[in-house]
Amino acid sequence: MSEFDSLKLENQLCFPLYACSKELVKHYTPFLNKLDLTYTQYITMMVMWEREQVTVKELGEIIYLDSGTLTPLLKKLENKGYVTRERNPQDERELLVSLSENGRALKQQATKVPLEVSKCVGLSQQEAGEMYQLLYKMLKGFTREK
Amino acid sequence: MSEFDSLKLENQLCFPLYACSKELVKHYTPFLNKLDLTYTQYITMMVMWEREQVTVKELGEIIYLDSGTLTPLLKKLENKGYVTRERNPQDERELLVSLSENGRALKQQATKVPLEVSKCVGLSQQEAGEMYQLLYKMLKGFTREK
DNA sequence: TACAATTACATTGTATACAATTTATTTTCA
DNA sequence: TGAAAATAAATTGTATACAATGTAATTGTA
Repeated sequence: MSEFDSLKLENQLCFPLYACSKELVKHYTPFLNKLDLTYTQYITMMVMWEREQVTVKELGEIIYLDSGTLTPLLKKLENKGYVTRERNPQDERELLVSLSENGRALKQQATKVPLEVSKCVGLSQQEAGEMYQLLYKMLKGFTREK
Repeated sequence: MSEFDSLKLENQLCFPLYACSKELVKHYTPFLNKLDLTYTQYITMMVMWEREQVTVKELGEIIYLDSGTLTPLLKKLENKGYVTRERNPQDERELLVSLSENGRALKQQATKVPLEVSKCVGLSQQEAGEMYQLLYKMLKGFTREK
């Protein structure tokens, strides 16, 4: 056991997490292409399908992204006609993002995506459940710090 | 149980994986700043510390990145003096990336990074081990397809 | 109630990611 | 052996990410 063993790629949790995330996103791409969505746009739309209307701040807290990423992304979703953007008259600092009719219609087409992708994941239901628990435990640990 | 439940953010493995990966990388940043490395440059250097010399193709297979990402990244590492880049005389198509003296010296300073970051991860040793196993099982499932 | 502090979003600059294409080199095989 | 196929990097174009900064609106408070 050398003092450098901790520096081996295979001994760090961060690397498989990083690689796994990227590879899984790649498996979404062919399905999302049909919906004219990128992966980040897709998780944004998932929030919109649940919430109908959110501020940029709320959205960012839910999907862990800041305005630097969200502002241009939401403009693209607006151009595609999936959401609308307008200032909150009660507080002009806030931008209200709302699901449009086209955006709502997109939900129908998206329902099969998670199932299709899950076929590519070589984990059993139980293993996927375990992973899920561990990931959320880790995520909660991060947010607690701030 | 609606037909749309699969589309909820909380029901998809991909989202916590994506979010967790990003948040964990963020926790590396302050430590890596001291080494003048970004996260991707850091995992590249981890490969170099293990292998001393690799081709771009080998490197890409190890860390799941293509030449479109690696070419500019390796040029930056070369500018910092951590690696050298030269064509393989036996096969001029290949680019040999080699660890420089400065790059080797950097390894000393990097040894404490994994331990520091692991303190921020709210998982027990055992949980981290379980997550590790599941992530690599998933990763292997991906590569098998191709 | 002015005005400093805070908040929310937008902008800027740097660094990935990756699909698609191009270029240069090497291999294959008709 | 010589052109076609394959291979390895580099390049191009698009889309994130995020730190740092800027701007406008709102809040808190002396």
